[in-house]
Amino acid sequence: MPAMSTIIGYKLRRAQLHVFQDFIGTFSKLKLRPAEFSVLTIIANTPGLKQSEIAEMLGIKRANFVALMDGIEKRGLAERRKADTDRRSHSLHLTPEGEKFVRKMAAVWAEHETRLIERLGGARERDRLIELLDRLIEPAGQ
Amino acid sequence: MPAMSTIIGYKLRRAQLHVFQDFIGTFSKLKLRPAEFSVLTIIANTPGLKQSEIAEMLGIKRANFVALMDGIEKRGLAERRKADTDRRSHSLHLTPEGEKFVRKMAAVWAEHETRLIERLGGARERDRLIELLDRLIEPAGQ
DNA sequence: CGAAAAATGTTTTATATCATAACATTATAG
DNA sequence: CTATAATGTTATGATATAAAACATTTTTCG
Repeated sequence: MPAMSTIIGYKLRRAQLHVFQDFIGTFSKLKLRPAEFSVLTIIANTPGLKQSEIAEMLGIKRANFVALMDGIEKRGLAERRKADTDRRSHSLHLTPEGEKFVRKMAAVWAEHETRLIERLGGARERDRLIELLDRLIEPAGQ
Repeated sequence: MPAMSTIIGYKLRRAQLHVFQDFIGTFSKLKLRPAEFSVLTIIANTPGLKQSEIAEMLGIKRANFVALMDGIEKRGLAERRKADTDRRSHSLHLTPEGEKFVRKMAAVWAEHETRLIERLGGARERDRLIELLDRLIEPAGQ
């Protein structure tokens, strides 16, 4: 049998758990979990998307997205707006408070990401890692 | 805000989920989950280790390891033996049937891993990926 | 030696994550 | 206009993970 240390899936899982632990620790001051971070990031970058669209982008079942978005909305960071073109759907937008929060979030994220890049040995290695991971995800590299 | 596609932790998570989906699909014929695969691999490579030692290697809480090992033992693939040097602990060993199973497992795993290596672009890229992931896990690169 | 502390495996419990089914409302197709 | 599909939601079950408490056994050390 191959050694565990050479198995791609195993190494990926361990690295992902380790990085998420760093993330969770770094973001404990903002009480923000990775899923919430990713939702806020997408809303900040592309406001107005439908709930289902964001859920699908992130690989989250729309049923499970509801509670996630409830929490974000209850904290006053983002809001659902009824789209008048399609009154079934909710388009998602940051609140003014959410805009402020996202700026803080970006600073905390930079702290976290910089630490990871240092571990990797530089931005060049980061780019190489992203490229290799994209090849694994392929073909839908979003 | 940075695009999600450039965020290390996010890309890592997506790649890991994708690879695990491939793993689960490939191993459905053996009805084997990733955690069971890793336990059997370690027992095959280093028989006689204590339950706690294997659990810790894999980052599994020893409380959660119990049910995992129960399942493996009930399938007749491995067994707990009371160590006479320390009668608290159980040392883990494959059964003869487990030895046969592990050989089948290795063949199925090669099929899965080969597909991943092709996606990456070759063994060289695989090695590079493992190296980068190790840097993230650091310093305990097991 | 003998008592306190630690290690090992186990059970129980709580929490978080993820998938599935069913439903009401609204939009679209034919 | 009716049948079908899409959207958000609720409810439920399965799985993964973490923590606490316990019995048994070993180790520590006064």
